[in-house]
Amino acid sequence: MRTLKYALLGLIDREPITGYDISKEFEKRIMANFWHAKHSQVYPELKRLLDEELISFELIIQGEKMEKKLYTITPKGHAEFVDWLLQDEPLGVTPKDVFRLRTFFSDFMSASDFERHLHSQLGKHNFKKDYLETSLDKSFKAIPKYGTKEFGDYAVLLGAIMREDSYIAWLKVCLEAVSQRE
Amino acid sequence: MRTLKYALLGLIDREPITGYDISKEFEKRIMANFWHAKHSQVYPELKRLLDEELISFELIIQGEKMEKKLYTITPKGHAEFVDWLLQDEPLGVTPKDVFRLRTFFSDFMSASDFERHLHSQLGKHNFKKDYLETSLDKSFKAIPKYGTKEFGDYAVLLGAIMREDSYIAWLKVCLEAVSQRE
DNA sequence: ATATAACATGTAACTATTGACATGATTGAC
DNA sequence: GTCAATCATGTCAATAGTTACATGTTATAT
Repeated sequence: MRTLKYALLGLIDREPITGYDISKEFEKRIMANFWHAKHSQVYPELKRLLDEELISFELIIQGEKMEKKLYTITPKGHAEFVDWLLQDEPLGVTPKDVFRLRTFFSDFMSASDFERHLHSQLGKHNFKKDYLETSLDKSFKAIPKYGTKEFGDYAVLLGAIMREDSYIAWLKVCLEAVSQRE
Repeated sequence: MRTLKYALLGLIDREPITGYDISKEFEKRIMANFWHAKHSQVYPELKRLLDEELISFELIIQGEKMEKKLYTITPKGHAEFVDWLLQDEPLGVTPKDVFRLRTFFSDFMSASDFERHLHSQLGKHNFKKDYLETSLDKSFKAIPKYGTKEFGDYAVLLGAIMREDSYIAWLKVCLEAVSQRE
């Protein structure tokens, strides 16, 4: 499937970038809302893409002697990326969710333990949602035009907020249902 | 982390079950809404749990000679499971989503290609949502009481429907935004 | 009767991902 | 000046997960 390959190709196609910045993108920046990979997976994959001649790099010297590699996509890499991008894939597997797993087994805990779990989750998802909303408000005064990088950023950020909203709504319904017990 | 371990322990704790039925649960039954594992992962993990004395099995003969193993949890297994269940874990990593990845890179495709992608996704998620709603209506006339297996089934099924609703809403917002281009 | 789908259990090779180890440079604060 | 945080790049061992291989049984429909 090699999805990481295409995630890297796409990022590099957006603009030349270092392995370090790619890792940051997965860790805390906008891509973290739908993909992730540790640097220990990113660096070997970059090496592989280099072998396949889908990317190339330029050595940059930062300060006195610190080296960094600025990766750029090759025409071959761009072609493969766009080819992948246009493919229509079947619905992927439903994402794994440990909290839903615990909820499924909630009959093995007391109602008050489950309520504690629900409140804890609610706090975490509310925090995340607030963070995402702040990011959106800070970055976008209006809906960006289709065809720009900003449109992609906006669309996935909005999607992440809606996902949090939905999760929060579900947690509240669960709390309501637990409190309604006889 | 060994989450599969606890997913198996919980299922077996609900009621004695075979490896085959566990796999079905992950493939198409209610657990498929928040966890999955192929049978090639389930059987070795069952063997491991057996080694750890967290589960035991009884050989059942089906028909003439077909053998199946009905797994039961041990007191040690139950204790470990409940211990895990009560733990409060930090928010897990954001789930990976290939379609959001494509959306992030939508500036590399024409508006009509992206619209085609959106309509395709919309169809798939609508289909899944309808299937889930039918399951919910068929299985539950009222909200099950907290403390029953049925409550767990109901809660995660409802969560899956809300997740689809939210995804569908996001896709529609994206379609709207693309159509608003100058 | 017989074909097909579903039942039932496993292993092996490979790919994906994580966590720990490993090293060194640069920037900014005090 | 020196400490801490961050920049920057890698490897290695272990775990998690997928795909393909492998085998045999039983129920159901025609």
